Amino acid sequence: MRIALHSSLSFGQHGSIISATHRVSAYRNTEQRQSRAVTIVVVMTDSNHQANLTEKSEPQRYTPAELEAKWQPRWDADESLYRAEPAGSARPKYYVLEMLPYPSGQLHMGHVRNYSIGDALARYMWMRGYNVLHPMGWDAFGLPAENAALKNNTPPREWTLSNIAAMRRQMRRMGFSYDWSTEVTTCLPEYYRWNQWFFLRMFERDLVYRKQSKVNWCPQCATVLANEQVVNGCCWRHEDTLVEQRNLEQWFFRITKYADELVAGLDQLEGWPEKVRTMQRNWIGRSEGAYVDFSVADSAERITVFTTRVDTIFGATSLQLAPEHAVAKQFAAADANVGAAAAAMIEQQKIARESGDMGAAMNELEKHGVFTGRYAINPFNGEKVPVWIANYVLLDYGTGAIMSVPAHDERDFDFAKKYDLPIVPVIEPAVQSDPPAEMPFVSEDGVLINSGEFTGLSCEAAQKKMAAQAEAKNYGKATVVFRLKDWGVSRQRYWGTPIPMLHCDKDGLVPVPEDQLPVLLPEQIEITQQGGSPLGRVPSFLNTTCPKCGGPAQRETDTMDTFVDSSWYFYRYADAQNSNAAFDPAKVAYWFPIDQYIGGVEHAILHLIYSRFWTRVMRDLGLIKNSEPATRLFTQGMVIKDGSKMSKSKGNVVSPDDMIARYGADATRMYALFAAPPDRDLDWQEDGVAGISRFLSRVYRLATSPAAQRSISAGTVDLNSLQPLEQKLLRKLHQTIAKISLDFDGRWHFNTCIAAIMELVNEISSADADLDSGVVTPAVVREIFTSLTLLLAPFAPFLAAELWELFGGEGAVFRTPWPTFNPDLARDDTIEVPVQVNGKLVNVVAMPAGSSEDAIREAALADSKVQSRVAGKTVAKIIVVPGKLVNLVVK
RNA sequence: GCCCGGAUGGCGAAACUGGCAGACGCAGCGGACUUAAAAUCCGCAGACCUUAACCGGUCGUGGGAGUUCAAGUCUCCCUCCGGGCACCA
Repeated sequence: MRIALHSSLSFGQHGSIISATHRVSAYRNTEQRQSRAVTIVVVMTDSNHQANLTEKSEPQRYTPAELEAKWQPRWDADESLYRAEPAGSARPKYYVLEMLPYPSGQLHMGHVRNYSIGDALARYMWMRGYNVLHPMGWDAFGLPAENAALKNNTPPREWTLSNIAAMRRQMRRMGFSYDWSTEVTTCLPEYYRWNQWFFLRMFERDLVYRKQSKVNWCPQCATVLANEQVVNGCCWRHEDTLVEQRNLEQWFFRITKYADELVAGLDQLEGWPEKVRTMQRNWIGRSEGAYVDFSVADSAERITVFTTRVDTIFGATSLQLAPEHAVAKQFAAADANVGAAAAAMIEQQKIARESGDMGAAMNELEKHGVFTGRYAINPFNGEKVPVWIANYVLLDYGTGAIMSVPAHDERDFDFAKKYDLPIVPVIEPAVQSDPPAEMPFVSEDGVLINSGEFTGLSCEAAQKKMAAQAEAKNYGKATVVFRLKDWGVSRQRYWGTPIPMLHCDKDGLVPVPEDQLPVLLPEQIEITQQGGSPLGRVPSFLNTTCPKCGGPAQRETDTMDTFVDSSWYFYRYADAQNSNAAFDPAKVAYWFPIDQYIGGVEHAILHLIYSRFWTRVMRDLGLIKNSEPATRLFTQGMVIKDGSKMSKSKGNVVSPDDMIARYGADATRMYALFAAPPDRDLDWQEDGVAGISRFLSRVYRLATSPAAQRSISAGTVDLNSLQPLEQKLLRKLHQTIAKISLDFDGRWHFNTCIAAIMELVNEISSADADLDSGVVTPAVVREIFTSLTLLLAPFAPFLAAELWELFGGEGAVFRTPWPTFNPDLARDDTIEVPVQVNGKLVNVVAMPAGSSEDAIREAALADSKVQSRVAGKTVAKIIVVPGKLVNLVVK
């Protein structure tokens, strides 16, 4: 007969017929189990049930739904459980952060993976004695709320907040250890007012400005996108929607002011993946070069070119302008043929851009151009060079004009070949090769020729000297240009932070006075799909008074890009309740920088560059000391199913709720860590989750076995009188402790950590009979099970909490010190030495640990299998690698 | 085109500094328990050859070359897959 229920303790607290039957039926039942539930009730009414339980107890069934139903409310009720201690705590601080989700209403497996990694780390660090800050929040502004409003007629705020509630519930079900007292919700005025506050501070410092500019417009979103949000010519949210170019008055953050520092800072970010640093470096695109002014013959006009190879300027045989360049337009207007050709190029580029894969399409375009009929004068040698308009010159990089040096640039070479322009070599390879270097010779490892007074200089020296001369003679200067553009933050949308600016007829642009913050989003608003900012159609919002003149004024109706919200949210976690400031600098100084940030690599440029920029702005405002938000960054791999990334469109989405219902939260999160190392893509196989569930069930069964239960009151282990089997078990235990500790502190291969725990459990399992018979003393049994529980705690918190209670552990298992590794116990007393002959394995000989090289050599030679291999041949060499192997080289 | 990952059994993977390739798990097969099934437990499991069976042998980490007593791991060349950048002057 089976007497169910987890332990006598929970019995006493919850022992009623109703709760017992309820708990059993909470799980998927067979009728058989139902009938066993009735048996429980009978035992429960027995006043001596405690004694009966101990006498008759048998291993119990692992029912994750019961454990979750028991522990989740307890954890929810105990607010101190995951709360960080304030600054000044005696413990060292550790800030572990996972990227906050957009509250779509459904947690997906990517979240589960991300948060399972962070949660394991947070729990481990608590157990290692750190003061851990482990917060969570919601990136709650954004377009989907408006789309939902259109579709379901639900106000964005209501829709968002109910999604948040649903996802918070899912996170709690998963057992994630967040300190909810620091929760941040970016769509609430308590948060976004500080966006506005920062905006005003930045406006004061000229870090915000407004300009008319060509912008990316997504017709689906009916709003503007930042450059970073355009992917292959399409909107980052609507992969099939081509982005249009429009001219609009927009607000910009002057991120380029920090471009240099943002690149330089990457070198110090050793805790960030090289991949992310490279992506950011490419994105910012810093390049050193020079501006050179060419005057136009028979005109007052000047054309400034940007070049990184001013040393090749004596080889410039033409200038090339982007078709949209101001001077190009002028020349085009003066000549119908030129005008038509330029217009055709612009049209062609537009088509290429719209072909979807813009970069590739633009690359494919054959280089062509048109001669404008005009000439420019090279200031270095006074030579006249023809001015062309060319389709391969980009308007928005450098100056939109280049000098063409066919001898030393691939593209210019192609172009010159096509149009028969002269090709004048001005650099000679430093080392003459045979056959001679092909044209174009693009390397900078060379010496100048045909370059007047500069002839004979190295490229590097010439670049410096020529830039200096250009500056001295006032026709150019050394410069650094960036690919990075200022961050356009205006969005013509409703569900975002209102930009705190006014337009007054008399005073022009006027910032909203600080004491009038927050500028609240109006609640009652009709969402329509008309163009323009929705807020412009709300008179009560739009019309206000100018704080300067008291006259009528209109509010700015654009809202901020939601990447503003996520640029600094993690600072707010340090002081989330503060209603007087964005945060208390002292609190932030304590917690920052973030010790470990964890999230998807898809944010490598957008969010992570903006955050680094914002951090520097706050530093320069004197609010914080750190220049970088996070010391270490970890980017986890994607969750794949059936060969492709989980997505609604592929129809291969697995719902976490489903997994929890079938296998429990512990098995779900543990599988997310077990199936692959966290930085690699993970293949979701439901059978694998079932496997983890079976494993946890075996652990539970072993821990509730009679032998384990009898050990609960046992004393401490006497290390001086251990039996061989006890030694063996403790050895495995301590080897496991060592492995997992090492991994948490290092490479984070949680898949092998969990495999190691499985090996330990397999070993306990095969000693089952000896545990039961008493060959293994209760003290050792208890030691093994309590340590196993602690090792499981970061990965399977529900089961760990239950077992901890079962074994009479004090307090929360997550605040119990991590088991200490004892090298003496972990040491093997015999080692197996593989013996190879000519590199092929012949046999494995067992040797006492610490055997001398000589002893190992002797044993290897004495081995019969080895002897038969060696017989009749000469042993030329014997390689003994202590602790590894023996290799006999035989001829 | 350039940069960064990756390729190991039927599948997910392991092997951290060159030292027993395939730990751990999934799926599979055989057995025990059961009237039966499920669950559980025990065992087998890279491929091929050989054998009645054991024994034994050969090959094997995308392909090819190399360094080494020894290569999944290091070097060079190539193929394929994934990601990023892409006329950036």
